[in-house]
Amino acid sequence: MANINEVAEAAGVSISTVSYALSGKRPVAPDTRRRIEAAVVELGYSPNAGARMLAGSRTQIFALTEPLRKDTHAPTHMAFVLATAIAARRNDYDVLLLTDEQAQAGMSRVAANGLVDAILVLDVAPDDARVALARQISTPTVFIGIPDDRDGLICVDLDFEAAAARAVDLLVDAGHTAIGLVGQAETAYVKSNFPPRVRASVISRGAERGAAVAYGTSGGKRADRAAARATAARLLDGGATALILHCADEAHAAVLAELDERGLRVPEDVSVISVGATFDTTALPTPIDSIPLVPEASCDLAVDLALQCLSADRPDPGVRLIPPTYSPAGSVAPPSSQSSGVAAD
Amino acid sequence: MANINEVAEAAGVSISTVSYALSGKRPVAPDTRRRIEAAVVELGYSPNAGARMLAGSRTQIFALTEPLRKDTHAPTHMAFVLATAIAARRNDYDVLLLTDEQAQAGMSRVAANGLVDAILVLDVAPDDARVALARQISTPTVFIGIPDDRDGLICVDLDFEAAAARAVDLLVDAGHTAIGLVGQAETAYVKSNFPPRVRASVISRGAERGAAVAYGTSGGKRADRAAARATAARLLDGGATALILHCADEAHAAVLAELDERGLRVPEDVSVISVGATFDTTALPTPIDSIPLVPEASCDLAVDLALQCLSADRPDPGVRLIPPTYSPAGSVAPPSSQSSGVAAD
DNA sequence: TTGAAAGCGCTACCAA
DNA sequence: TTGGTAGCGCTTTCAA
Repeated sequence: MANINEVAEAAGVSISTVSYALSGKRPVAPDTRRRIEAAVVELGYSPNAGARMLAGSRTQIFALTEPLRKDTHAPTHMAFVLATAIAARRNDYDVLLLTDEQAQAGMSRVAANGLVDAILVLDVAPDDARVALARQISTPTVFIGIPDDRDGLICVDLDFEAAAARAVDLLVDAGHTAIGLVGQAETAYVKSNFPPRVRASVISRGAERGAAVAYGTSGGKRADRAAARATAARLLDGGATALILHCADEAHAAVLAELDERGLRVPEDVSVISVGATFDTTALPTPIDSIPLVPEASCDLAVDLALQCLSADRPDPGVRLIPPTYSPAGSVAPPSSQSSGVAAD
Repeated sequence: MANINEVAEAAGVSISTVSYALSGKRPVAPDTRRRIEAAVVELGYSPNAGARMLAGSRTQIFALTEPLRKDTHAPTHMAFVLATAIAARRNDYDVLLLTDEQAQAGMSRVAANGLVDAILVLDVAPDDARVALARQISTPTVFIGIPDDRDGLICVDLDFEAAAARAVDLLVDAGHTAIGLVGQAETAYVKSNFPPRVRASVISRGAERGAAVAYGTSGGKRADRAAARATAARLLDGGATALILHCADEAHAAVLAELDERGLRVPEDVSVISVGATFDTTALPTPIDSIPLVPEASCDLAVDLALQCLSADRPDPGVRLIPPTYSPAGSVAPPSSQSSGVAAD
């Protein structure tokens, strides 16, 4: 690995000129620049990371903490990690993984030894221990998700309330007055922050719009397909003519299977809309309208905020809510005249 | 962030003594050490990462490259990432994530700028582009998985051949002479390295032991449950009295569902054994014997090898195969006298 | 437009 | 058992 001295020598300039030519922080004569670039290519030069960290004020590394709980939904989690890594690289940043118990010890460590310029927090729990830590350390920290106690923190998340309200509006606007919500597994309402937000918002918006709202849990695991089907069945039997799904991929499929078995068509007999999904709901057996959770949106913004923290004008603490988007897929229509709960077979 | 000078001053010693006291590379008087440790705690000192990288010869960082293809099985992948991160931390190493297209550009980059001490390669494809890269760079690289062209590389993997052969042996030893293999999705036999190894080994060992072997594909996706069931049905109809499952969690469940629907009991009517699973096969509706793929085993060894590469005696290139382990769960028994394909109902 | 040189904070060698 | 100090390779000020 060649160093800056060799490049300078090969180009016949001083090392400071090489440094400036590469960083662009000082004008360099076109001819000089060309010679330097040629030398760089020839020698395969790449500035030493450690030296840059030490001399400069930037490490070009973000830490990503993820506590990988046993109930973490792997595909969704992976999508967030990937989106973060891509957003980081787009800004010349690498991502250091802080997993598991290490998530906490790791945060302190990298904050103390200056390995990273900022920390991104994934999979935020309502009572997340990393909140207290973030307040102790001086390394800028951005939460992707919203903890209960968010004082002084910078948080990014989909506006789940707005997404849920939008789903209710779409259904009520179509004429539905009885809506069923297939939610998450019961534990998710304790371990995570957004499920309660969705549930509360569906219920309150339903009340505002004069629609009856019923709710039931599901589950993401294989064994819980049955739970999702049972919930769907109960909601339909209760008279729901429209379903809002806020659950895992598998649960979506399970609900659709229940509809299919009852001979109910979407959207003729039942309207269905998905809220907060990270997967492609048009790839389901029946394509479903979606107000999705887009990892890229959250992660891009989080990375932007992290970068801003390193700039002159540090952003104000507070929650940044991402406006939901709506992707129709033809699964919402006015209710049929007859009750969907009693399907013709 | 305090630096070594402040610690030295607070403890009334020179900075070299502080350095040695912390690294343990030179004996330090007990009393001196105590004063230094006190100062470290009081000042909350942690050696600057950049400075260590520059001065020392180690960065204490491993890169982990993962090309996250669309068909990557997220839970399995996460298990490997987690196992790697834990093994690395146990040896005072952090893990830098190199995802996606960045996996290749990233490898070159971190090799060139000296950000990492070694590179761990995950999700290895038969014709993996990272093989050629690994040969070009001087950063030690360990493959977790086996590419077709492995000349001069250090690779770690479960001994899938032995695992598959063991499964056949267990079934033949129990008296089975007609074995069905429920394999992966067809694409997996091209994109990944180990599925063909398992299939070939089951077939050849079956031949050696005089058992008839039939084979069919499955699939990990929701939509492929049907495929797995159909394959199981075909194998059973073909007279198989025992099944070897080398497929996803969902496909295992689908096969068991098919057996259940046919009124076939495990192991009385059909013996079932799982090969290469990364999930808990005893948590399935029916507990299944397993010869699992243990991420910890592969990743621990990979990290060990990476560390060895940094030591005086660099390990020889070559493939390290991890001996399979067998976890009985009561799903294998002698075949019933009647053909299982024609179940009493 | 360019160069010289002072650090950045640490490790590890050489002396004592 | 300890201290002094020369780098590690870069960034960035200060001069020219």
